[in-house]
Order: sequence, then C-alpha cells, then structure tokens
Amino acid sequence: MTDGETTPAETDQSTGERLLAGAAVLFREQGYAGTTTRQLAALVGIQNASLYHHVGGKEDLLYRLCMDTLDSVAATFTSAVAAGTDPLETLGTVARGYLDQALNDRDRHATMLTEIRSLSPQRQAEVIGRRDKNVAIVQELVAKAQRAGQVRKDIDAKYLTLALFNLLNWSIFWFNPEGELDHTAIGNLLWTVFSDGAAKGDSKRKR
Amino acid sequence: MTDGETTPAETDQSTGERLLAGAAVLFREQGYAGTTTRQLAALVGIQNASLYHHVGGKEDLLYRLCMDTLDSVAATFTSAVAAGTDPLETLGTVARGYLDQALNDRDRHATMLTEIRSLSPQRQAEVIGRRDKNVAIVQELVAKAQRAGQVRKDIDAKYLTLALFNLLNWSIFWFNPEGELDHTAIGNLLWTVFSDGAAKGDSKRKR
DNA sequence: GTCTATACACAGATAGAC
DNA sequence: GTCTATCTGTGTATAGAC
Repeated sequence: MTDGETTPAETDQSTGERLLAGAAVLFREQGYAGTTTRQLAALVGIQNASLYHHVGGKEDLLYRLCMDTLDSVAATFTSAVAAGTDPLETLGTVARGYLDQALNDRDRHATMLTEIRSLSPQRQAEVIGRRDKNVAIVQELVAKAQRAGQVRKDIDAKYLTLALFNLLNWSIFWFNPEGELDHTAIGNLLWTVFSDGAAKGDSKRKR
Repeated sequence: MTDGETTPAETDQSTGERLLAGAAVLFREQGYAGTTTRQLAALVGIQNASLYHHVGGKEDLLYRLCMDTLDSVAATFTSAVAAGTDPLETLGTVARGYLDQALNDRDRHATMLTEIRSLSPQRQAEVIGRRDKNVAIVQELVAKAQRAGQVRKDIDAKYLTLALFNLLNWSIFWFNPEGELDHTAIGNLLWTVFSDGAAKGDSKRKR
C-alpha cells in the first residue's frame, strides 16, 4: 500500500489517475470533442500546461480510458468463464458482472462505447479489436449453452449475443444511482428478460 | 409535386433539407462538437457563410434533427396504437416499426440518441420531454398487455419498456446494411428475444 | 442565395522559468 | 511537477458585394 493504489476514493490518487477519472466524467458529459483540456485541468486543479507533463495529449486520455475499461471487462469475463461449469449459469454471471461493472463506472464505459470514433484510425482499430475479443468470449459462451440445449438454436449465437449486449449496454445511459433499483436488481431484471422473455404464457411459444 | 417534397433521394432537395441530412451524417460520424460548419457546407457544396442563410446556427441543425426524428417516431407509435386491437400484437408492431424507422434513418436516430447533451439546457429539456412522451406511449401499451394477461407482471411496465428500448436502440450502432440480416429480420429476432426469451425449455421458468 | 473577406474567441500544445 | 506566457491553427459567425 505504498503507492499506485487503485482506490475508488478521489483522494490520494496520482495526478495521472485523477486526470483519467476527470476525463471520463467530462467526455461522458460533453463528448470528447466538446471537452477542452483547460476544463479538465481545472477539474483536477492544475493549469492546462501542467497536463502535458502527465499525458502526451488529449487523445491519449481517451485511448487509455478505452483500453483500461476493456481490460477490466476482459478480466471479469475470463474469471467468470474459468470459475463456471454450467454454460447458461455462467452466461448469467457474465451478464450481471458486466452490467455491474458498467454501472459502477458509467463515465468510463459510456465514453468507451460512444467516443471510439474520436480516436485515430490506428487506435480505433486497436480498441475495436479488443472490444471484439470480449464479445467473442460471450458469444462462445452462448454457443456452448446452445450445444448444451439450454439456449434456443433458431437464432444464431452471434445475434443472441448482440441482443444481450443491446440489453445491457443501453442501461448505462438511463441508469440513475438515486433510482429505486440498484445494479443487482437491474442485472437480475435484464437477465430475466433475456433468458425468459417478457411474455406470459405459451401463446407464441413453440417447444 | 411542385416543391418541398420529402423525397429520400439526394437530388432535388432544398438546400435546407440537404443541410439537415448532411448534418445528421456528420454528427453521427464525428459527433456534434467534432463537426465543423465548414465540413457541412463542403458536403452540401456551398461555402461556410452561405449556411447561415438557411439556418440560424449550428445548434439549430441539431435541434431540428432531434425534434423531427422524435415526431416521426410519435407518428408511427400513434398510428400503430390506433390501428391495433390486441395489446401484445400492437406492442410488437410498435417495436418493429420503431426499429425499422431507426435503421432506415440511422444518422438522424443515432444523433438524436447521443447528442442531446450538446443542446442548450432549454432545448435539451424540450427534446427530452418529447422523447419521454414517445416512451410513455409504449409503456402504456406494455401496461395494457400486462392487464390483458399477455405480459409478465412481476416486472414493472416501466422497466419492461426500458428493456425493450435497450434492445432496440443499441442495434442502430452495430447494424450493417450490407450484413446478412435486414431490418425486418432483425426486428423479428429482437422481438422474439423480448417476448419469448433466449432460454430453451422451462428450466428457470415459474408459471 | 451564394460569394469573398474577415472578426473574434478559443482550441491544443510548447518553451522555459521556478 | 507546476507555473506563466505564448504560438499557431481553426472554430462559429458576421459584413457586405454580387
């Protein structure tokens, strides 16, 4: 505990970390292009010029934000897959874990999801590649659950995976920390809709 | 057919309409703040200064884009509700219609969904109010389907509605017109997931 | 309705003292 | 590691001729 802790607290963070956290907040609120380095510096309590001692430039902040976020997600996915045995159950764990992470760090996740376009083509490709790796983990899990007879096979695993991410990703934009439902409740709710559907009865179901 | 047609074709459109369409493309690709009036003028084939003969300013474009899009959605919702009888069936029509509209006009929809934050507080509130009206129409439909015993009641209509929009909205960001699935196929697929769920069998279902 | 020319503000980034 | 001062490019928007 000497240095470089990843404490969520805003105190005793290095200036570099506070810049990243501040950038996430501003990028989410105003977009990458709409945020100025002066605003960010002011938020962290330094002058605009001092920022360049810590970061190569504005784009570096976005790049690191995206990569760090995707790495965290990858860690969650990998460990859940390693620990799980039942495919469908593991998929549920993965989905809930992803949502929890996304809602806990909405600034970084929202930025990663919407501001990739602002990166240079090279970095954009790099970030998208890493994101696709994460998606592939989930898609493989969906396919495994299909093979195990737990998930419907009339829809390709690719599209079931996209549907699942649809369901989870958009929550970041309406979730309200002061709302009636917390991360877990929303995670359970969305997972229920994904796995069991909204309809009641077997009116439209063919089994 | 004298003038002012809303033809989808890019020809014989008024400069004002072409500016709106161009703005939607650029705002989606680069974000509102990341787009310059010079780029937009160049895209339409006029000088930057000429733009101000047609529009009050850059923000006006975003504002009109958002309002127009939400009005189109409202029209779709209202007519589907008026024409439908069975609540669940109507909800399906509404969901598919919304997705079709969104995928047909991805530039405008994506801009409306992600760039509201760039509007002035007043206009932002106005746009959000109009958007919430649209959501309310769907939520009322969900509630009606619940009362009719067609939709599960253990999840509040509010959250089922949010889940449905999650499922639909995020598609705009990954849909590929050259992909294997067209609007209708994706609409059917997502509606199936929403109503029936991804799981097979009644493993986790309590009825 | 479109143009050229331009005003004015502010962006990202650097130089070099402390 | 932070500062002040500043460079340079570019943004939105206007003025006024055609």
